[in-house]
Amino acid sequence: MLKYQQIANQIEHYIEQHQLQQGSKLPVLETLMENFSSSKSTIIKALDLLEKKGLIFQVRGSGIFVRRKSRRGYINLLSNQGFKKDLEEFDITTEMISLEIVKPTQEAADNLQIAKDQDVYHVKRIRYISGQTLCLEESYYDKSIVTYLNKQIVTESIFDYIREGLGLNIGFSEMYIKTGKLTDEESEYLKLPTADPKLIMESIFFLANGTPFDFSKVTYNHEQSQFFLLGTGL
Amino acid sequence: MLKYQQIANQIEHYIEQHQLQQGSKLPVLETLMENFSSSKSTIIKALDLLEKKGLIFQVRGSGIFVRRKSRRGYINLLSNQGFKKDLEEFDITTEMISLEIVKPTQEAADNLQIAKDQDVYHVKRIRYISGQTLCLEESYYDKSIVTYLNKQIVTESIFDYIREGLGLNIGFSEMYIKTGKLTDEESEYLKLPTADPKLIMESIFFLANGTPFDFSKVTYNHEQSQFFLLGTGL
DNA sequence: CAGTGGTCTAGACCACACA
DNA sequence: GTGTGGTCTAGACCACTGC
Repeated sequence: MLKYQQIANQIEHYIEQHQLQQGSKLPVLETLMENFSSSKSTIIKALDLLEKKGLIFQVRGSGIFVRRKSRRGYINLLSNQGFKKDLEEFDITTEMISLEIVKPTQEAADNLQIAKDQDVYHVKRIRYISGQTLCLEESYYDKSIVTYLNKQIVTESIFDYIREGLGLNIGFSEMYIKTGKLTDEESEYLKLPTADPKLIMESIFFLANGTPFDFSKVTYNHEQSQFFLLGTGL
Repeated sequence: MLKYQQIANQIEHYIEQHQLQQGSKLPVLETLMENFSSSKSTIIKALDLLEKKGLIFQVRGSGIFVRRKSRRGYINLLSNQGFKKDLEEFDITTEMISLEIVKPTQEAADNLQIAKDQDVYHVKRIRYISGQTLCLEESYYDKSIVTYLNKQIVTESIFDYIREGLGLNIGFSEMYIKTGKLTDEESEYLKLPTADPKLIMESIFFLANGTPFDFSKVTYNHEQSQFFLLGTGL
């Protein structure tokens, strides 16, 4: 692991262990340089990581301070995968509805930038939070990249498998969010009245080399799902 | 303006002017260092900026490539203020409904971290996109920080005024997103049936020194509003 | 004006992609 | 193995905050 990541982790643990509150001042740069025996740039890189994660904020001419978000139980829109971390205090489970190899819909082919006659894995899953339905997920994986999937992988973590099992590097994503009314099928799965509000999140995930490999449409139960986002550098 | 920002801007313009497509390769680091007569770290810092903005992606051992998002007409959730940039092809206008100095609600006081007897500016506005209602906004500004507001400021850009008029440094934000059903009042303003879906976005904005100064609740018209978010470094 | 964070440089060395 | 991006260092100098 890289030095600046290690330093970032150590500072993060330090903040956690000492239960530092919003606004607490961290040691100055020079002290951190000595403590971690490293150069200024490396410390700054570690701090930038923490700032991006929303754990600290830096004020020029003044110091480095702890930042704490005020609300709990919201899902981080940028948490780079999964609700696990945000909702770890809750009980999240996944149920597979279907897993099959098909030809993509027009929409899926467009978003995956592939031809309509190429094979894709089509996966439908439901996520539960403390027994209640959290969301309904429909995903398409480019089979020429994600060459194999089975029930176990799909019930656990597909992304972990892609990274570790297939040795692929996941790079970046695009996410599109809107609201709408639940269809009959959706309201049945989510156990909510038809035409109730839903939150729709469409995501496209790309490998580090820029190739899209996953297009997902997720419908969230409006009574269970709340999202947050931390902005930096306005 | 800082050197790395200038370089970032120039590269951005270069991409725009040459209409580079998704996946186009940019010159290698060494070439960029020569072209902009600067050190490696400065170029990398400029590229990191562009990567964060979602304009390029860097692949170690391979090169620097142009990234283009696939859809238009969505609002960037991280665009650091305003829809102007995302929706510049559309006609956005703002109408002020009310502007008054009041004592905060419990909710506003909590989010602004002030006492309930401190004064706040309470602002209600409607935003239109091509004549249709886009959203309904209710904001509270800590009057001890944002000492003055008038109709003109509120109809134009409050944030520009805070930055330039008051000389304050805006730092970071927290945003919370959920869905719900429109109330009678909201549906009247948004010209949609009562109980139709709405998207609620609550934001808290902080000065660079960590003090919250603005708490806003925005209700979006579900037929007009679509958001996007670019993820990096998964 | 002292204290503190940020920018920029030059250069050594490392890690990964791809042919 | 060559090309290419990323990490890390030491140090000069700049810019902002707050007493």
